[in-house]
Amino acid sequence: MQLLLIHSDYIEFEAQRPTKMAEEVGEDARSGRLEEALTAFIAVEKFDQDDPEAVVARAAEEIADVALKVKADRIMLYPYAHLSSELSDPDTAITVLKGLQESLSTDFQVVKAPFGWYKAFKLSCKGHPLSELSRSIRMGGGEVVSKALKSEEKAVSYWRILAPGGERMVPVEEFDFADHKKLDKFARYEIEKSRAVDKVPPHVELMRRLELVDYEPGSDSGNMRFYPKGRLIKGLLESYVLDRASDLGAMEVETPIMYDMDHPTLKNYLDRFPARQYTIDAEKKHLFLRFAACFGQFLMASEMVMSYRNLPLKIFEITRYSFRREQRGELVGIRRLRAFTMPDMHTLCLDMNSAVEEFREQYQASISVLKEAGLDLDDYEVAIRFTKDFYESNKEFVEGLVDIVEKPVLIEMWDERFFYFVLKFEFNFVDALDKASALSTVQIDVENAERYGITYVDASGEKQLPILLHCSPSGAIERLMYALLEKGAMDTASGKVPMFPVWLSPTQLRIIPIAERHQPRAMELVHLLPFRVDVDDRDETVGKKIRDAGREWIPYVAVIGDEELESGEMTVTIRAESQPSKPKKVRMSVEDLSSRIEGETRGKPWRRLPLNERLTLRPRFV
RNA sequence: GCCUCGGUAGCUCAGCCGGCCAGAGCGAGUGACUUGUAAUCACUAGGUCGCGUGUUCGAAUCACGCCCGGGGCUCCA
Repeated sequence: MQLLLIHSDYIEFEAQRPTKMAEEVGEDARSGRLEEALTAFIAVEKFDQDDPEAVVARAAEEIADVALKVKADRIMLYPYAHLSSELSDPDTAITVLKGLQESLSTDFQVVKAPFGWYKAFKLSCKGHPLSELSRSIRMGGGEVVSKALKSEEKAVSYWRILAPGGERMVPVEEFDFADHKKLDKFARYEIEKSRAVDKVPPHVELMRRLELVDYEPGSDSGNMRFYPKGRLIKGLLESYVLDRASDLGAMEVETPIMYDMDHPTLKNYLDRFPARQYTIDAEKKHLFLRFAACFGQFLMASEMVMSYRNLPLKIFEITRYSFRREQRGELVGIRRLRAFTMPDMHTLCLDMNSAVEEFREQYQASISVLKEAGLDLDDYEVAIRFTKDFYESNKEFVEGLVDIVEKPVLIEMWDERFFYFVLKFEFNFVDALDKASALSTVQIDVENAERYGITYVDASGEKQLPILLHCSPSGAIERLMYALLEKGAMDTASGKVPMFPVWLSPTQLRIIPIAERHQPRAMELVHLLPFRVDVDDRDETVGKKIRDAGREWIPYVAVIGDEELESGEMTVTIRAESQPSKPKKVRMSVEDLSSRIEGETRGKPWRRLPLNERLTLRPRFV
């Protein structure tokens, strides 16, 4: 027996006309409707004829089990021949269906749709993980109960480790991870999905304590509020990634955040991912919120006139926001969100050679972007995934990618292509609780040019399909902030002083006047220095002010007292060179400090301090 | 979506086997101190005990429902 179980908001059917094997039913049984029901589509098969009673018992058990799990009180038994190609004879089918109805009726309200009729039906599927299940029931011989949440069969994955030089493509279980603890954690996370966490990840406390980001109970889960300092950091990162994309030759565009679900191109793309997006009903349209920038950019590209001379061509957008209705259990802090900011660049390439070339360039650009944002190669692990075919014809290229990072990477190879891409890489951050999440990624897409009708004209005047690259040089901006916070927490745990890169620090220099009479000089310095400088003018002790500046991760803290008034110099605590309870203090001229900060922030975006420069005039957000 | 834990002052939390005036620390306000590198002292204000319904003479405390958050499961183009 084949079962397809759908937890539905409602199911209704109406028998249209009988086939020659139709069972006799009265007028009132020819239509029906159930609310909040588990719908069981059922195909009774040849094998079931041997022992119909056992099949009924077993199937009733399965159905009841699922109904209890999803808390459905009602069950719709719906004969559905199309689930199997080896159907039983009609008599057995009717016997089994009636048996099921009887057996389940003790605990549930059961409705059975008539067997052998052409029926029209309407069904609304709930879309949670247990809402769509299929079961195969085979009695006797091998009692196999297969379970699939997705109808598409998954291709086989091979997991390998590819190290620079030396031995190539070692099966994961044979690789010696002794010097690669984080890669080990990442590989286990990817392959086994192993998790054993009972703590709140440390970035959650930090994002609030540093007054960056917070939950917004008035919205949906995973939609955050950003306080001024958080908005500053986020805005700087956004500007930076845009600058870097522009350096690569990308053109910034802006596309809508919502799309028509019934648009023919989008529809077939969407059908593969039901219930993952936010939907909006407006007038006559059924809209969904984008979960990436692909739609808008591909629709735009499909109407552009391009020749081979224009390629490779890059289009870039920072989606504020992309929306994915991730499951609530997955949402913690800002690691994964339902509304997130995604830099998304698409490159149209002439052919695979050009695509591979671009891929390498974007791979290197991604490494550089993360580095400037504060994440080194040590801070994340590399995964490269490809189809077997791609690997066979591009071995040296793939090995070259590994040599660039000079450390072993996790490889996933598929027998056959079952996504839209043939090659992708991701940089995965492994956090303080050993959870992995993807940051930068690039994919070579061989499917969507055709789906969206994107073409260019080649030298001989023929239309050609380009190869598409999807690239997010940094990954979601919020996730980058999460990684920086988690890195800070790990630094703290290992006895280091955490900090953001100077260009990202909300306050770059804090000035602490010792007594009130030093405040005028402090304010003077604020306006003299072209950085984000503020003054702790609170009526507190110097010790307290130093401590608070440290808790804010401020990279430079200058104390101004009588000595400094006299000499014109400053006593600066340099966070980057300090150790816990061992602050590094240096006497510096204003010019020296200025040129030092200037050197550390050169070439990066800048925004002014988003708060009042006097601490006493600032509100608290958290 | 399911299971589980939690929601008390702006923040962190105590109280919670029904009944003492609902508390502490931090933060905020006021005053004193004018300070030299990781928490100065005193005073004051601040609470629909997440929301709703019920049980009870009486509910922060018990029950049920809902909302929000943490963890697990499931899932993750």
